Amino acid sequence: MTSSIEYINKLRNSGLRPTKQRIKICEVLFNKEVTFHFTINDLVKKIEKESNEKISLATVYNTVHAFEKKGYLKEIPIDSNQSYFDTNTSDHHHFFDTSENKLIDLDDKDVSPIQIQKSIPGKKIKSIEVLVKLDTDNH
Amino acid sequence: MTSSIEYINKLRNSGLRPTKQRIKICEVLFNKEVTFHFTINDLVKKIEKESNEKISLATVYNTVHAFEKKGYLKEIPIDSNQSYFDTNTSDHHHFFDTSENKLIDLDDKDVSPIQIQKSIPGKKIKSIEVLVKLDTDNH
DNA sequence: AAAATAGATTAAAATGATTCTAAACTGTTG
DNA sequence: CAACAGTTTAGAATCATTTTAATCTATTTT
Repeated sequence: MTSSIEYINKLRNSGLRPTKQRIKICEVLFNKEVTFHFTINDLVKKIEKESNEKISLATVYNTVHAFEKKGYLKEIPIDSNQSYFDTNTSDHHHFFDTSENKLIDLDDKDVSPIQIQKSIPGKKIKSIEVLVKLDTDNH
Repeated sequence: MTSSIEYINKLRNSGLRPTKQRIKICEVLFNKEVTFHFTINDLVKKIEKESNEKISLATVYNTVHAFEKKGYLKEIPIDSNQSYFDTNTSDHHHFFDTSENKLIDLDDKDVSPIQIQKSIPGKKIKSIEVLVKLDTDNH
């Protein structure tokens, strides 16, 4: 349980004005024991359910992108028609259950260390992400 | 250099009628020494340039999806607003150059073997894909 | 080889996620 | 409190992709 004072500081320290909407978004995203994955639509629904107030889609997009830029959220590469985000910004990978379109965390310790033996001149590695696609097992 | 007879057979064997458009798409996609990555838009441009004829966007989408289902193409998971496909359907991974929005192949032999120590009940692993994001290196 | 039919192609419309716009609103600073 | 810059908003615009329904074509049947 984090108080909204902390979110206000977090926002201020990031150069973002602590508006009612942003504080609410922080509460929905970060005031949880566990991290989770979401799409923009998931998030809008959650916000409106938890606050009983409407929020503009544009605000949610803006804020999510601002948080992503600040490193408070991560976008997960999925070949899907919508963007998936993760409140867990630590170094880790994912399962993607293709039958239910659901992401599942894969702790870094559950994946053997990955070494890349090839480099591209003038480029540096920014991230290494593993996506393990799952399917229903009907042996 | 593969002759169009072979594409006709390939299409027939896959239960797809060998139409003028599909044969053309095969030529553009598979009649190359090297494999490559593309978006639907890239492909339409290529087809129209090589054949000097218009092709319907819908046909290209249909055909690419049919080929993907048959395993002649792979979609690459990228958190982008458009889908990327690969004519290289072998087991391999990718660099994604975020400054130029360009994919680069990463041979399976250039990546240390990946072992997943976690399993999800009732699910089986369909694929394991590594995406290495690159950025311009200006130390 | 013509007729029938199932499958394909097409332009255009529809959809759905995301971004943009410009007006109204709000937090911050002096 | 006034002034300003940053935010929110509804709605419009955009863009990739899918759907539609009419036309066309490859294949099968006669």
